[in-house]
Amino acid sequence: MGRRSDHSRPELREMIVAEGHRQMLEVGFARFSAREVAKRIGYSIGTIYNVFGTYEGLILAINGRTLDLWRDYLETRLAGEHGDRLKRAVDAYFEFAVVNRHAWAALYDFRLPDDMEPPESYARQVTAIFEIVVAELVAVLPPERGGEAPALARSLLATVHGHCFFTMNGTFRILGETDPLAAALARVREAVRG
Amino acid sequence: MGRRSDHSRPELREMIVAEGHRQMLEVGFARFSAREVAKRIGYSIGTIYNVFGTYEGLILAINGRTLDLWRDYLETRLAGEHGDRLKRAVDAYFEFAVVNRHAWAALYDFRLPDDMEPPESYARQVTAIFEIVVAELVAVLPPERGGEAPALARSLLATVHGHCFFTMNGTFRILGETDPLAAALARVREAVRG
DNA sequence: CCTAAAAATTATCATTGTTCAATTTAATAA
DNA sequence: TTATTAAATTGAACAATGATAATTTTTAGG
Repeated sequence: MGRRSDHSRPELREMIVAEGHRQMLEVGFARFSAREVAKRIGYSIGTIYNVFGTYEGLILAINGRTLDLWRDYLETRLAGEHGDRLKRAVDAYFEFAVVNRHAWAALYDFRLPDDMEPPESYARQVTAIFEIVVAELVAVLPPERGGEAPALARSLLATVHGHCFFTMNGTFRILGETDPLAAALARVREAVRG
Repeated sequence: MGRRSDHSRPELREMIVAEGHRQMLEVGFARFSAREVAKRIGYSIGTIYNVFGTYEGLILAINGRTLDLWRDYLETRLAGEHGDRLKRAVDAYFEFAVVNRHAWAALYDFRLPDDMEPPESYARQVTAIFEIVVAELVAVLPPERGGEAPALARSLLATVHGHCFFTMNGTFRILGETDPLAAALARVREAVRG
């Protein structure tokens, strides 16, 4: 007798997420297949469901992996930069999306059912990226405006995301935008200037 | 003998797009089914493919309908407003997304295959919304900055979209943002101020 | 009425997410 | 070692989907 959803098999879980993430990178959310993941790691489809319970659970785990890699990428690119850190941060945001097109897109292609909430672990992964931005803003804002940092970080994340999204999904090509990075950075600069 | 893709049946085409759009509003892109659309208008699945050729063609037509309605909504909400038109425009952007959750989300959930380009009709529908923003910016910018309007419109569309998207997909809830509209408007004001 | 073109259907195929009883493997106790 | 129990894994079965194209039905002109 097996179980419906068993979270206590770290090695197998890791195998599935790793292969799932690989496939997400390759084919994207629309063509992603849980069966194919199972086949590639030499397990059967049932095992995926034993471990993750639902399809949504599997996708959330894979997207969580993408978020972790994104945070790592941002941290690495910021480490040792003592000049224009905000520019470096915006660059890194875009770079990750370009290099990991499909996996990055899957973060937004996948939507939980309206009634379901993301698990706390996922919320923490999103927050980790947010905190990086907060720290950068605190470092660059005058001390008396430090309290604005969290709200500003939320807004600037959304701003940069919008520019990145329109770059990746073709909207900017339709509209003739040729330097979205510069545009995003201009908005960031204005907001920091206040 | 029927044809693979026949674009010369306006009434039937209209029926399919109308019902397809209705279903998109109700169940969203993830649960959308071409078969279900056919069933509801009393046709068989094959007819859908006779008319639209591919699944992508059908979705593009439905999303095009959503864009048309969005443009109409923006125009209606701006008509007769002589006070704070920029605020009204941002409000209307959000309102449409909230009231048409699923159809609005489908605009971004659906991605054309990497090699395929959107038809010119779709590009025109996107551009129509863009032009509304350009006109508003021209009206509010000092004459000597009028040339900035198109670039600024692209960037502010992306900015407002980012805030709207994070509102709709739950990111802002995770990050504790309680007034995304105000945040978006603040970014718009800064950019117009220059 | 007959015929040819247009319109619409239908059977068929490969895949997918999902479930769960049955089976295999591993661990534990006697 | 052997028997017993629990864990792990399987894979057949289901309903639904996008997709195709040969077949059937409808329409319209002579």
